Amino acid sequence: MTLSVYNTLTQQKEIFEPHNPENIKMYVCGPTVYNYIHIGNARPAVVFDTLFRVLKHHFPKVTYARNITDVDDKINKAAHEQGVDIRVISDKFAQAYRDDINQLNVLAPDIEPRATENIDQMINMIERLIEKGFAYAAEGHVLFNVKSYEKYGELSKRSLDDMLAGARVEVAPYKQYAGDFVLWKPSTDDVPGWESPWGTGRPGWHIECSAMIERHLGTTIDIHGGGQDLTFPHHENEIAQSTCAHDGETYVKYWMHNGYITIQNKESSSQEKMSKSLGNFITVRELLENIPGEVIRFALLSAHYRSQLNWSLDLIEQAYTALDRLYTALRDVPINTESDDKVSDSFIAALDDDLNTPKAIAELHNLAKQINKTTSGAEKQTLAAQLLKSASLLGLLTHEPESWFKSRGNQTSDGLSDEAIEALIQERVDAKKNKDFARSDQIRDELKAQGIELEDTREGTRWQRA
RNA sequence: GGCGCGAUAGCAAAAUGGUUAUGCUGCGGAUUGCAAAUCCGCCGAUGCCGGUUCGAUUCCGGCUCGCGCCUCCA
Repeated sequence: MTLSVYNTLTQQKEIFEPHNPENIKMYVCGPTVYNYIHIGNARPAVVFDTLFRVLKHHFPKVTYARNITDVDDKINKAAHEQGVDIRVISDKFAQAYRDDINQLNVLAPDIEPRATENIDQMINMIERLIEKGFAYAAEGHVLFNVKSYEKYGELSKRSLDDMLAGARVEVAPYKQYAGDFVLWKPSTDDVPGWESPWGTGRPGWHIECSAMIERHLGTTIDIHGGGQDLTFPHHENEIAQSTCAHDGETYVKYWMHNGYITIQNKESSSQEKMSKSLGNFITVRELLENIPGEVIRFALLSAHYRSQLNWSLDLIEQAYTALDRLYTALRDVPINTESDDKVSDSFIAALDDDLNTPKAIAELHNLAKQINKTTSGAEKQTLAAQLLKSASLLGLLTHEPESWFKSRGNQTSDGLSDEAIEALIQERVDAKKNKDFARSDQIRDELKAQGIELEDTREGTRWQRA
């Protein structure tokens, strides 16, 4: 097994060499919980969940932490508008997040730290940074002295001069240097605050991940993941803080960033990044009203995680069709759950190559084709077991094939009952027996009009909801 | 202005210095009472201009177009 991953830090694929092979440490930036997540937010959850599965396949122990950011001015704003405590907002949307991605077959992480439960760790870390001369307090703020860390900009490939050239950095009187970023800021009475050596205040955004990784995973972790837009400033700042607080020890061995989900702009018909600030997003919750979670997951994995993925109706339909094909191959094949089924070699090789999910999916199709082709029942079973086991690494093919086709991934249906359908099918079987093809076809057409498709096989007639 | 990413057939999307991606769609065939599903076959591709090479979609340079980051953002 040779797993390699693309490291944003070195801008190339590298062979994955764990810090400690006995316990792989992975951390992914989770959501700020002030709203329902959109499909773009779901991509890192699904992508790194897939990586989590692959790592678990290869290593005896993987510790995966994915945080919940529950200290944020957007949460404060929502809480203020609704006249409730921030905890009401953050609890609600943290749970909504879990529910949504659970439907996308995303496994729970081992640790789900929350910012509010780690304030003391953050304060402690900030104090150490001040002691070591990397941060300074001013007017109730604490700022990180960017110039004190010579490698600042290493991750995002930019120099301090370049960054300030954009002149979009917030200039403030308490800053020694315009590029310095906030570790701690003061809170007024109408905003949540915690006691600190610098007065009542709240943490800046970046410190939480550094502090939570330090507490839950240790000084050096293997993989840190997130969306591409976190590379700068978030992850760049994390590196600066953690490296300085730990006297230069490596913070993260492999930085991994997923590409954006884009969506067609209705007016310009060009593709643009889906984001909350642009307001062009589709929530996972909306999608789940009509589409099985597994279809959404398949769509997200149908492109390589680092490339941009344009969300469209066509994409969803293609994902649906592809899953139908895979489930069709499994239909009527008795599954031997006791077999020591193996993941296909070419399949795992694809995933080991920087999580090449499109290629891995192509391998699933190859397995399906072999299942369809072979006339040997035993071989069918072996291949089907292989297909299932392989797909499980992608978090796919989790339904029973029959229920997949009949209940459509547990989508509620308000049409004909299963019993009514079966009765009509029986009537059609009788008509066919009497060579009454007119009646037989009429029944098929009527069912089709109600979204029920029939299929005559040697073993009898089977059906599915369209 | 600075920095980065991308451009593959009708669509989506991999890979590769010379040999089938894969799925969907289209066309033909097998199968079917007719369909559906399945199988077989076919059509069809590497943005533009140079360079390196026996040979480039693949490596290098330039160009064009698209996207993104530099500010909250997955």
